[in-house]
Amino acid sequence: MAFRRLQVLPRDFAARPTDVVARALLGQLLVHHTPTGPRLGRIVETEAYLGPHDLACHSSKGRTARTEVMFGPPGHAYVFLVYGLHHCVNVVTGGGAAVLIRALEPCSGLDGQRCDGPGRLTRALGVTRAHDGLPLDQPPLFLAAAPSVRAIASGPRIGVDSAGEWARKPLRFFEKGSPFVSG
DNA sequence: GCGGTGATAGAT
DNA sequence: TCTATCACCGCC
Repeated sequence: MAFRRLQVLPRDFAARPTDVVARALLGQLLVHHTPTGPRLGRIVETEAYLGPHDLACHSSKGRTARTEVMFGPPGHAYVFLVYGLHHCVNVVTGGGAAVLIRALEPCSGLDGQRCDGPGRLTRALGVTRAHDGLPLDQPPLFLAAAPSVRAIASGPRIGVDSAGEWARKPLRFFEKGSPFVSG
């Protein structure tokens, strides 16, 4: 298959402004090595959570055990559980900020499962809170480079209406025209 | 549209 | 201890 030689993204890929990282992640690959083989998809939708001053960001509630990973070094995974059911995976950019991965275009090992939505893609890849805090430049969970970059569109973030004017800022990014984005 | 589900943070 | 809240999804 075409993914035999994956080029892992270096950890400092994420050591840039959060909105820059959110855009740069589009088109790259998210890979999970599982006991039954690799599962990977191409990132087609992200959201930037800018840090403690961003009222939609978890870190705006303070630096706690849950959000500690977001204050750590860039290039690590922040995984949390919402509504008791769904895991969401983020790429930490540091200082309490992170990029939520919202949708993947399935590439390999996903057996036709949908990856359009943060809860769906973690379920399909098998990502759980066990991955919280892990570096994203080595197995089992890592980012890999992919050459394809298409037009990027942006809009308000999903599901953060309670964050007032922060909910309206255009911090959601997605590949224009992709049938694999959520919503 | 609505409920499931459980961790979290803050109040009691 | 109790309670409100929550970056969602699947089925009605």
